[in-house]
Amino acid sequence: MSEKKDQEKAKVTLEKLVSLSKRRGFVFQSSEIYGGQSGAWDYGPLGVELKKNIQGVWWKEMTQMHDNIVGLDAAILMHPRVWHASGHVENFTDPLIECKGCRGRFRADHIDPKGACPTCGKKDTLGEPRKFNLMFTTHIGPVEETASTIYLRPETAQGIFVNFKNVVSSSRVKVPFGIAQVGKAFRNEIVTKAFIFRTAEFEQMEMQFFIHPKEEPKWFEYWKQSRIEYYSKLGIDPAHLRFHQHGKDELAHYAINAFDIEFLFPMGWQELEGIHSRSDYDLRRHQEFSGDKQEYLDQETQERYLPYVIETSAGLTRSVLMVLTDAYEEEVLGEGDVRTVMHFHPNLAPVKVAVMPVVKKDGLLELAQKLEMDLREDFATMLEPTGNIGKNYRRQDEIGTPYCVTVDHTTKEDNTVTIRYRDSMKQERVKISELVGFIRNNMKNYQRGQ
RNA sequence: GCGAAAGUAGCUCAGUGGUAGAGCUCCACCUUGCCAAGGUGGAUGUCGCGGGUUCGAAUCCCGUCUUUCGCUCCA
Repeated sequence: MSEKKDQEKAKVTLEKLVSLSKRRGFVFQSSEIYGGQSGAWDYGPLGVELKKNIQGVWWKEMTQMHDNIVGLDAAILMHPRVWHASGHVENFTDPLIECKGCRGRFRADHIDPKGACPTCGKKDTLGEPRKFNLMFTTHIGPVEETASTIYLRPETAQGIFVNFKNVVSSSRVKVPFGIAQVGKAFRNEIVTKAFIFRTAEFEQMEMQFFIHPKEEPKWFEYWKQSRIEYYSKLGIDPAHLRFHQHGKDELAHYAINAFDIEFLFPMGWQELEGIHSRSDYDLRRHQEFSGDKQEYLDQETQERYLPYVIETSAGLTRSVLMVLTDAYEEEVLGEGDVRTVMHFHPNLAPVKVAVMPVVKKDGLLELAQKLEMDLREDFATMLEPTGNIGKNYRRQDEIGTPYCVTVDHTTKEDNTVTIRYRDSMKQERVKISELVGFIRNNMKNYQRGQ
């Protein structure tokens, strides 16, 4: 399938997502009043809820649903030697060659440095390769000197590896076990592009699973399957996901096996999550560089060894873009009547329940206010006080609220309300006393389009 | 980083040298009473930023920042 067709299939353009994100408060450009800062985006009132909800589903999947995975929150700033050990100081670079003719830049290992420029075709215009490290550096302490240079972490994984022994000695875990972490990482990308897809500052959801080396094939397969299944819990259309097994020639410096999960973004298929088999590379390197033994002792067999690691590394901020993309629909209802709906899975929706009076009189607004207050204990709610019912439904559709509860004159008589579904726009009447359980149950069994 | 296009109200945009506008949105009131109805009134602008030309610049010129698209890149 061509990229053009892929983009048609995705149905929504980045511009539309950027526009809706700003209009409704999902994502804002960083430092906008100063002209904007490239590579950085801010998450607004709805965006931060969406991001936290995605993170919550992932965290629950990892730590709560597995009895052998524990959490961690390591510092962004780490000892500089960590990045020498990890190989990032040496390898996390793009050696670039610049053409003096057209000023184009190319990966030194992708072109012939003595040949012609791939863009303008001129000869003898290519300069010497120069290394460009993708790690941000900064200084700790009051004096900017070389000794105090430290890095902003380019991945969260190393915070897990350097705490391997701490976790083993403090939390009664036994191999095989995993450590999960969500946090920010920073890469000084030459190009930051496509809205929140590739940014200099981003968030990762990583889990490092420590195993006996002999069990590497088994666990690599397990995590491939497990991670594929996870995306159904986010309500993502399976047709918008695909999988890519890396060949031996396209592996990162630490990997012996790799598998990508890709999503059909507005700009085409792009990587969302990587499952990497990292062998004992990281623990071995940290053992060498720190002089601190990283071996695991199996209490039963008395075997000492360096565990292998299966890593699952998903982009959280990329996941936000995935969810926005997948949820977006412009539904034609009639002649000239189009509603924009965000079909978020109810677990991800920033607002679960909007409460509104059918009209703003006869005490209905007050009834709605009281009901909304009562529901806060159980759901993220929002009150729509204007009494303009149709407009309120459409506004809630656009921010992806799955349930609208409407208070009307019948409510005063028999303590029932109508509940209106976002996807189908259908309504039913429910007793207020049964509302919480009713919504809970519906969220649990949600199917898109209901 | 290269090439192209764009940047004017919260959003989408009009405005090509002479007093900053429209639609939608938002707020108030009236009306209506279950899917963007109508009416009246109101709020919101460093015209991305800096410099230049000019009596006068949103408009012309230079620079710069940002975004999008195409390359390139992508642990």
